[in-house]
Amino acid sequence: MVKRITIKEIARKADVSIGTVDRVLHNRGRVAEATREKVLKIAKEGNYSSNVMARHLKLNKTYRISVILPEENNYWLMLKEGIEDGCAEFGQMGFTAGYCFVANDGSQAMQLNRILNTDADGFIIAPSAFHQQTDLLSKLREKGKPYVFVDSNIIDGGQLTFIGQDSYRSGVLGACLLHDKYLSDYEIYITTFSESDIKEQIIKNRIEGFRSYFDENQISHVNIHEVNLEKDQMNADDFLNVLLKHENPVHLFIPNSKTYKLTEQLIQFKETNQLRVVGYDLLQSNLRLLNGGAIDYLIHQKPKMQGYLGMQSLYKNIVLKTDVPLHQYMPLDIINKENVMYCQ
Amino acid sequence: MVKRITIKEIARKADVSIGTVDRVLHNRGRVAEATREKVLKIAKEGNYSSNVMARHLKLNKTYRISVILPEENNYWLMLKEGIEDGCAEFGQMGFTAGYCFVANDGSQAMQLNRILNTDADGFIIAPSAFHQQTDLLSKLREKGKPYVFVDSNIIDGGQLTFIGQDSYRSGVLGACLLHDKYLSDYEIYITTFSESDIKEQIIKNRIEGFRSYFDENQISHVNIHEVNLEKDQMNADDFLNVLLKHENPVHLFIPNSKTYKLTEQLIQFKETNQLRVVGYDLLQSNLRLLNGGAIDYLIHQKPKMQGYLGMQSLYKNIVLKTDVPLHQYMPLDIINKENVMYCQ
DNA sequence: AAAATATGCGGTAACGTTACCGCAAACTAA
DNA sequence: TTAGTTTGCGGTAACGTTACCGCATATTTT
Repeated sequence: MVKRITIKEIARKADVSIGTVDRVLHNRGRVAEATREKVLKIAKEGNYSSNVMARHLKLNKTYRISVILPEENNYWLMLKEGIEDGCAEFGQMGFTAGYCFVANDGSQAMQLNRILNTDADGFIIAPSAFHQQTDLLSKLREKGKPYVFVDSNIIDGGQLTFIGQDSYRSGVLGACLLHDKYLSDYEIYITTFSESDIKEQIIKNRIEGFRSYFDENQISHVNIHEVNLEKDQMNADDFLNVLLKHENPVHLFIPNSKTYKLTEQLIQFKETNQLRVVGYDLLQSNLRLLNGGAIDYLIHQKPKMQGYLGMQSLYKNIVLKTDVPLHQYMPLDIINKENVMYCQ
Repeated sequence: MVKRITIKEIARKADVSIGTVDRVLHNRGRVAEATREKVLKIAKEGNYSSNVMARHLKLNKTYRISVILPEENNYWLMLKEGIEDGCAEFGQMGFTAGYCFVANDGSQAMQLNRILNTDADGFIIAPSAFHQQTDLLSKLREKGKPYVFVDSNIIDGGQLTFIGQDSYRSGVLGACLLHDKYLSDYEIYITTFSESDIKEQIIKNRIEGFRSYFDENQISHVNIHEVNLEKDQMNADDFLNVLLKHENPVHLFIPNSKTYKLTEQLIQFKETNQLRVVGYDLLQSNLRLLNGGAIDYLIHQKPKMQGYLGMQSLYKNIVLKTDVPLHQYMPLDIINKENVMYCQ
C-alpha cells in the first residue's frame, strides 16, 4: 500500500496553507474558485481520504447510541451482548450505548417518546418494540439521526439499514428440515401459542415460507396443520393428545422461540413416536431440549451478531461516513446437537 | 461511560511531568522508585489505558503481514478475501498484507525460507503449506514475530492463535447429517481421491469423528465403507459402478472439498437412487452441485471469516496489545440448497 | 579535588486533523 | 475620500501519545 496523502502534502502541492485545504475539503467557503479546483484536483489525484484517527483525536467527541428493545428476556439480552461487543470495539472512538426495554403496557407510548427525545447520536431499534405505534417513525425521521432496525424490518422506514433474517426464507428452510422424501405420509403441525404470535409479520412470513416449500416442490405426502393454542383453546397437554391420535409420524414446526413451552409434552412424545421438531432461537430452555434430543433443529437468528452489526453500521455511518447496505441479512444458521457447541 | 484518564491528568495528579509518566508507563527507567509507585497508583486508580489512536498517530507505523497459503485455488482465495476485508478495516492502522502461494514442488523450501526472512511484522499461515517441513517452525519462533495458523493446526507450534474448525467434530456433524434412523439398512462410503488426501491430519480427524458417531450411538443398520480412488485404483466411473451394485440405499461422505470430482457420476446416480451426499466447502463447482440437488449438505469452513479473524487477531496482538484466545473455532456451518443464498 | 558518569526529572516536537483568529487586499457604501 | 464590509488566505492551538534532548543534582571514578 502506498502511503496515504495528507492535507499537509496537498497544501504543499497546491502551494496554499493547510487552512485553505481544510476549507475546501469541508466546503466552508472563503476560497477562490481557482484555488478550490486546484486543491480538489490534487486531493482527487492523491486519492485523499481523511485520517479517521487524527480526526477523532481532534474532535474528541463521544457518541451515544440509544437501544430500544421490546422486553428484557433472554433473546434480547443476547442481542444486547453483541451491542456490548461493539461498545468494546468502538469504545475507543467514543461509542457508548444506553438501553431501554419497552414494556408492552399503558406507559409504552410515553416511554418511547421519552427515549426518542434524548439527544442520542443514533438508535438501534427492534421494530416490534414499537408495537402498533407507527407514528413514532416520523418522529425518528425528523430528528435526522441514523437508526437501524434489528430482528424485524419496516419497509421504507427511513432506516440506515436492516439487520436480521429473511423470515420468509427461514420458513422455507424450516420446511426443508422437516421434509423427508423417504418417509410415506406424515403430519406436520405449525404450532403457535398466544394470539399475538400470529399477528407478528415475522411469524406470518415464516409460515408462508414454510408452506411455499411444500407447494412449490409439489410434495403431497405431507399433511400440514396449523394450531394456535390460545385461539384454539388448548393447553399443552390437549395438544399432545391431538398429536398422539395420529397413526402417521408427526413433525412440528414452531415458528418462534417458544418451543420450550412444550417441554414436558415434547419429551413424553419423543419417547414413543417418530417425531422431528424444528424451532427457533438458542434460548437456554431450547438448548436443553436440543441437547436432550427433544428438539432436532433450531434456526439461529444470531441475535448477538445482529447487535454487533448494529453498532458497526452506526460506527461506519457516523464516524467513517461510509455507506452501509440497506439490508444486512443474517445467515440462516442450522443448529443441531452436533454443532451447537461451536455456534456463535 | 466515564471519560478516560490521560497521561496529562496522571501527570497533574502525581505532580510530575508527562515525560515522567511516560517513562513509568513504558518502563524506560530514570525514575525514582517513589515517583514510579505514585504514578502507577494513580494510573491504576484511573483505570488508565493508552489511547490507541493517539499512539498510532504519533508512531505512524505500518505493519506488514505475510500470508502463506498452499496454492492459489478457490478455497484459499476465499480466505484471502477475508484478509482483504481485514486490510480494509485495519488499513487505517497501517495494516497491509502480502501473499505467497507455496507450490508443492522442489522450490518449496527455498520459497518458504525467503518469505520467513522478509521483515514482516506478523504472519498468517496455513500449516498445510509447510508440507512436511516442520523445521521451519523453529525459524518462525526465533523471529519473535506473532503468527497465526488458519485452517489446520499444529499443537504447541508457538502460534498466537489457531483459527479453524474442530475437524473431529465436523466429522461427527457429517455423520449426523447422514444418519437416518427411519431408514432400514443402508451403506455409507467415505470417499477420498488422491493418496495425499488421507495423509492430511485434518482428513484423518474428520473420518475418525465420522466413524465415532455411529460407534458411540451404537447404530448398527449402517455399513460404512472407506474408498480412496487412487489407492484402490478406481476412476470415478468405476466407483459409480461399485455404488450401483448395492441394493440398499447408499450415502456418501466426502471429507474434503473435492466432491465436485464426482460431478457426472453424482448426477447420474441421484436420478435413480436414494442417496444423500455430504461434502465440504463452498467452491463454485460444489455450489453448482448443491443447487442442482446432487449434493445435499456442504459443511462450510468459513474460510473468509478465518482470513478476517487472522488479521483481527494480529491487530489485537500488535496494535491493541490485548490477549487473543489460543483457539478460535469456526462454527460448523450446515449449508444446503435453502440457506446457501444467505451464507457468509 | 577535579573530572566523569549516573540519576531524576521537565520540556517539547511531531503525528493529521479541525476550528478557529486575524490580516491584508478588494470591494461597497457613506 | 473615508469608513465599513467582504473575500481570500495564512497561521496556530489542541486532541493524547511517544521519543527524544537537556538540565540540574547526585554519585562514582580518576
